Amino acid sequence: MGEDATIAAGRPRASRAPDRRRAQLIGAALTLFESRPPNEVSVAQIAATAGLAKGTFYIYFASRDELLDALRAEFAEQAAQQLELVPLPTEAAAWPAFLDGLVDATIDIFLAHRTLHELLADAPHDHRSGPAEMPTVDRVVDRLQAMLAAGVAAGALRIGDKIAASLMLELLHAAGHLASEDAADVDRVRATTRELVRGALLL
Amino acid sequence: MGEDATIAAGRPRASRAPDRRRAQLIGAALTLFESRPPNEVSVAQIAATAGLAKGTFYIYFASRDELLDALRAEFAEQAAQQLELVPLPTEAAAWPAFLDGLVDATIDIFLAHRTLHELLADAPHDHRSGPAEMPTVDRVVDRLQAMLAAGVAAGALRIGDKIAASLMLELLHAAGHLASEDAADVDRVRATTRELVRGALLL
Amino acid sequence: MGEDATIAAGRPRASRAPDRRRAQLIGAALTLFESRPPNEVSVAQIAATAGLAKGTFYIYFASRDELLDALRAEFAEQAAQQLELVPLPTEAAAWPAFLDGLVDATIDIFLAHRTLHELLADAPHDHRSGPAEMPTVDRVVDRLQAMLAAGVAAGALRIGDKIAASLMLELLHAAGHLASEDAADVDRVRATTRELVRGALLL
Amino acid sequence: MGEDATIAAGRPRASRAPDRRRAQLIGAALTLFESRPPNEVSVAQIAATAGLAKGTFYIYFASRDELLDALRAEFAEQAAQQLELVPLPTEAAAWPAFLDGLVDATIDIFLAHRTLHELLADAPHDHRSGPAEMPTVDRVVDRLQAMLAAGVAAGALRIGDKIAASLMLELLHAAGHLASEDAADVDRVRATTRELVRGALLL
DNA sequence: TATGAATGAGCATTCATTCAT
DNA sequence: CATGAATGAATGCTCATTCAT
Repeated sequence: MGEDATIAAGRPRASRAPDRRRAQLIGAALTLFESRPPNEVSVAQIAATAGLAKGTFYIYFASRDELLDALRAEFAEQAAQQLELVPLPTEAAAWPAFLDGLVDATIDIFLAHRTLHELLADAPHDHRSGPAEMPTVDRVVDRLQAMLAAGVAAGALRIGDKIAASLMLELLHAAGHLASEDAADVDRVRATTRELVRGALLL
Repeated sequence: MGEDATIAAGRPRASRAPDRRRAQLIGAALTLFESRPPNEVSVAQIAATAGLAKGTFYIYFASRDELLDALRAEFAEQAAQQLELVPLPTEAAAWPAFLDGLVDATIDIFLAHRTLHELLADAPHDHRSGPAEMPTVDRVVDRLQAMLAAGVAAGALRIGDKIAASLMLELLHAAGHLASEDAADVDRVRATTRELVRGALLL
Repeated sequence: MGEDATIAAGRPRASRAPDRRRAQLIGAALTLFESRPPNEVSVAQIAATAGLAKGTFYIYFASRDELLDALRAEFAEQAAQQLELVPLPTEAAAWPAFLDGLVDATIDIFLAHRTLHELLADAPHDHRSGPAEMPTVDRVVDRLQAMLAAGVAAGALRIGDKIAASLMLELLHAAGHLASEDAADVDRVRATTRELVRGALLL
Repeated sequence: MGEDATIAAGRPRASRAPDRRRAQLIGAALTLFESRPPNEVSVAQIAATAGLAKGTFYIYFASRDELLDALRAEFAEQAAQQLELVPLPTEAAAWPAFLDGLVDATIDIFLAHRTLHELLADAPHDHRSGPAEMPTVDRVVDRLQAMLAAGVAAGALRIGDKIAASLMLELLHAAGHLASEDAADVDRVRATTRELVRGALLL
């Protein structure tokens, strides 16, 4: 339809701000995800929160899902990079400290991106995912597993398979969640997580 | 005043039929959630699956959300009971086996209710929770913490605070998730989880 | 989405009028098609014209297209029946009068369903039509062709293939269109069409 | 008053570029209409195909509808010219061949502009036509009627009024449609149409 | 109590049109 | 003149919820 739309249409309100728009929309989405799960946030709300018209959203994202994917990708990217930053120990004695660093780094990024990480869990819902994807969480899991495997090879850790990496990541995810819930207890969360992770992995 | 006699005699309960209906609807929802995420299941589908009319749903649940809450409550209830079933060790040497039992029990219930446990994570999104709630996850966390605390008191475990309980539960949650993803590897998931949990908690 | 719709929702306004609804909607569509082409008529308009809510439309039709199809099918059905009514001549001398009868019958039905027949031309737009369909126009064309073929066999008509039937139908379609445009000239249109058809087909 | 001299000298025409742009856009639209119906072609696509920006479209056409009107006008113009090209017979014996030429010419133009002629039928839907319009089909009908009238005057044709011209044009339109549907049968369509037209019109 | 037709707000998405640059 | 980012009305469709029966 739309043939009827001869009526009168939109005048551009704000004009110059080239690709800041995408960031604006991502920011708006992030803000909204703070207070409700992603699937309860509508494109209209995102656009409105960004101070843009609904149609504008579709200039920068082909669909609502694309925004979600972008968010996931960005988070995974940052998480993976954060992990990369923690230097692998060169001697066995350094592994405990390394694990602590890992815990801290992960909690930090979860803290920094609070709501963003909820998305991580939302995507790979078994449902209809094409096989050759693994774009988001898996990247991080793989990175973490590589680290654990190195620890096993170095004779410092007990387990280094993908399952363990997955579970550890989930543990760290939960720690981040906890830490962001009561800001007061961040240090206790951090300490407890360190202790659990050390115990779980160190030989 | 002589009327009071009735009280001791046995309060007349509302006919059990209503409860049966609720159970029917909850069962239908459970069945449907097996194959798709909650937000893709409509009231119409639930009612139809239960062999009832759409309108009937609203006699037994004030809203779709109430059904979801009921589901969460039921799941938490079952999980808590399942945990209860694992007998607390009476001597220190029995703790490792107890932890294994805990892991198995938790994976089992997550496996049995596959998608249902996703609900657990969905609700308590910090969001808009009135203060007097904590009906679901927290019940389970509390139960688990009590167990861990007993282990600490018995000189068998290293940590027994609420944070640790929370993190352990999340780890087990993740294990259940993993196990339900590739049914093939259930045993490996189980073994890995046992090992991680033992390491994390045993003194 | 739709999860948010906890807000408050529709109370049924009119309730009993069982399958009159479908007719109501078809009638509304017909009315609207009187003044604009089908692809400029929205579901909202149809529902509103029928005095029903938008959602109600979808109880009776799975989609906007289904309504259009129903309309086409109904028209084709009626047209085919109308054609059936004109008795095939038993002797050669009766063919001229038969052709006149055909012209009249066709103009009559086009007149009776004025806007409805516009739909006939809209559907088989080459575009993406599955091969095993032929539900609408073709039924009528086939019927007409059978008649013409009988005339050829009887030694009364010159042509009786499908192409001729198609072209003749289109001619009659146009005649109906013309007749409905200026009601004044219906008789002249009728006379001219008779003459052209006689000339075109009679041996 | 001496200023008038400029007039005879040659009126300054606006630069031809504007017309070139219009032609560019019309050409683009034509190209796109080849593969899909007009209401599925967007202004954006037309502009892009023309190698212009969307906004530029509105410099040369006040609206999407205006482009459609221009297309209709152009098509009518070409059809009328095409008709003009077929020379009127000077002697009675030449009329049959003339009619054949007419059929061929019309099928040819419909073939050449395939989907474009659908537009002809779309606009003059009775609807909301201001009185002083008749820009498109009617021009062609008028031209055709003049020819038929000449045939009648020459004692070669039976009918030559506007109704007959209208119906004949519709017949030819249908023939063009048929011919463009299965390219294989173009010759059969052509032959059948010739035969029908001869029969319908020749004395 | 049970039903299911009716409702209408809501949703994702498209697109003709405008206007600051 | 040309551009294309921005607009927002409109569209087809879904679904939680209500209520007359």
